[in-house]
Amino acid sequence: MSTVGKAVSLLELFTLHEPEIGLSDLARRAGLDKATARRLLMALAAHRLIEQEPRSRRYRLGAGLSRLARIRDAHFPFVRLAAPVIRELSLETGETVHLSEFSAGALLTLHVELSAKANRVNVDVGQVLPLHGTASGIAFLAASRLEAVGAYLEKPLQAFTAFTMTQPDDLVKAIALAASRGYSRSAQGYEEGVHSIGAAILGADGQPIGTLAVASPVSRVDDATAAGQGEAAVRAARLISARLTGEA
Amino acid sequence: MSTVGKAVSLLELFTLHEPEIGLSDLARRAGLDKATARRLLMALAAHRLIEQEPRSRRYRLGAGLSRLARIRDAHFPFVRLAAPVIRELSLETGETVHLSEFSAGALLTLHVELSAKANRVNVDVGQVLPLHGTASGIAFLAASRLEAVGAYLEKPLQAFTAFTMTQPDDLVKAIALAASRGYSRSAQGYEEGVHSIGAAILGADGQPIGTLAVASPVSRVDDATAAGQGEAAVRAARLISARLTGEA
DNA sequence: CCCAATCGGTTCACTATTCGAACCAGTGTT
DNA sequence: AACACTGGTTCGAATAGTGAACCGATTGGG
Repeated sequence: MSTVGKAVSLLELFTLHEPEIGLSDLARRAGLDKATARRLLMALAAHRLIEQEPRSRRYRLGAGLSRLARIRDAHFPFVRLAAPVIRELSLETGETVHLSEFSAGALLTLHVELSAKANRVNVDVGQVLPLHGTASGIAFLAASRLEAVGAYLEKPLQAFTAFTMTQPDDLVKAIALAASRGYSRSAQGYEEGVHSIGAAILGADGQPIGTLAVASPVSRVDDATAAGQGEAAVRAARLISARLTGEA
Repeated sequence: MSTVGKAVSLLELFTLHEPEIGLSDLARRAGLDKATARRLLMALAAHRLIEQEPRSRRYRLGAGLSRLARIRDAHFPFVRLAAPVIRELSLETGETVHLSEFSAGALLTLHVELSAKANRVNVDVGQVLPLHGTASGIAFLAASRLEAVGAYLEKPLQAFTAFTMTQPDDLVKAIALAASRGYSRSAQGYEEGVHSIGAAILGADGQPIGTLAVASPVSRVDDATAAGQGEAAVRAARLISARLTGEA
C-alpha cells in the first residue's frame, strides 16, 4: 500500500465509539510499525488532520478535517439537494423517509423526515445501518459492483432480529430481486415491526453513494402499498442522482 | 516534505471558491510533478478523500472527509459547546457575537449570534477573517507562540480599510496590549464602522484554537463599554476552553 | 515494594517507494 | 496544420520510508 494509503488508514481507525486512540494501539491495528505510525501521525498533525491530547498523549481526528468537509459540503450538497426530495416523498407516502450515505462498509443516516402519523417509525440522524438486513443496504448492494457484493458476503452476517437474513444465498436472491425491480423490500430485518422500501442514489460515476428508504410499521403495508412506495422511492432516488450530477 | 504532507497539501488547495481543480493545475500549485500529483490523488481517491468528476476529469474533495469530520465533531463539539456561551454573551452585551476557528492561517467563522438591536453588525457563518485587522485575529496572535506570530508578520499585511494596521510594529504593540489585557480591541480594521472586542479560546494543549468576538457599531462603544465587553468576552472564552478540555 | 509489561517516543542502516523528465493521445485555438 | 494546452503513463535514478532495537516513564500485579 502507498504511504498515503497507510496514513489515511490510520485516520479511518477512529470511529464514533472510539474517537481517541493511543500510538501502540493505532500501529497494531493498522498493521504498521510504531515508528512508522508515529511518523505518519506527525505528518498528519502538521496539517491538522490529527491532533494529540497532551495529557493522555492519545491521538484524535483534527480540525483540518472539519474545514475540508465544510468546503466539500458547500460544493457537493448531498443533504441539501436531497432534503426537499425526501420531504416530498415523505408527504407523498405518509411515512418516515430517511437518507443515508455509504461510508466505510455501512450506511450512515444523514437526514430524516418523520411521518406525520402517530404510529410511525422513528430513525435517528447519525444511526449506522448494516448493508444486510436493511432495505437501504440491499438496495445499495444491488447497485454496487459485483466484486464489492462478493467482498461483503465474505464476512459473517450478524443477526439483529429473528428475521435478519444471515445466509449469503438468501441475500443474493434479495439483491437480485432488488436489482430487477429497482427498489428493495425488507421487513423486520433490523428492527422488529419495521417494514422498509429502499432505493439507491447514484453518483456521477454510476456507482451508488447512498440510499433513501421509506419506513413504515409492518401492519400498514401490503403488497400493493409496497409496490407504490417502491416506484415513488425509485423516482425520488433518480431525481436526487440527477440533481447531484448536475443533470437537472 | 513527507509524501503524506504533499498529499494533504493537495487537499488544501481546494477552497470554497474553487472546489474543483484539474490535474495540471493541482500539480503546478502544489509544486509537484504531474505524475506525482496523480499518484497521490489516486491514493486519496482510494480512501474517498478525493473524487474525480468523470465528465470533466477534474478533482474534488471526497465523501470520506465528511465522514471523518462527523466523527470528530461528535467527539470534539467546538460549536456545540460554544454556542450556548456565545448566545449568553450576546444577550449580556446586547451585541453581535461570533465564534471562529483557526484554520490554514486565518479564522473561519463557525457560529454567529446576532444582536437584537436594529442597528447591529452582521457577520456570516463561513466568512474568513485575516489575523491582522480583526480583533479576533489579534486576540489569536496574542495567545499564539512567538514563532507563529513572527512567521505571520513575515508576509505583507493587506489593508482592508483606511484603518487596517499594516505595519508589523503597530501590530506587535496591539498584540502585546491584548496579551496583557487578555482581550483585544480593534476598530474598523476590517470593515468600516465596526468595533470589535476579541478573546482567544485555548485547546487542551494551551494553544489557541479559535476566538470569539463582540462586534458593535463604533458609535455605540466608549472605553468603559469596551472594558466591560472585554471582561465578559474573556470570561466566555475561558468557559469554552474549560468545557472543551473537559474541565467543566 | 519491586519486577514485568506496558506505554510513547527515538535512532539509523537498509531498501522499497516515490520521483520526474520524457513520452503518449486527445482537444481546442490560432 | 501547427500549436498549446489537457489528463494520463512509463521507468531508471534517487530519495523518502521502514522497522528492529533501544530509550525512559507509567502502570499494575504478585
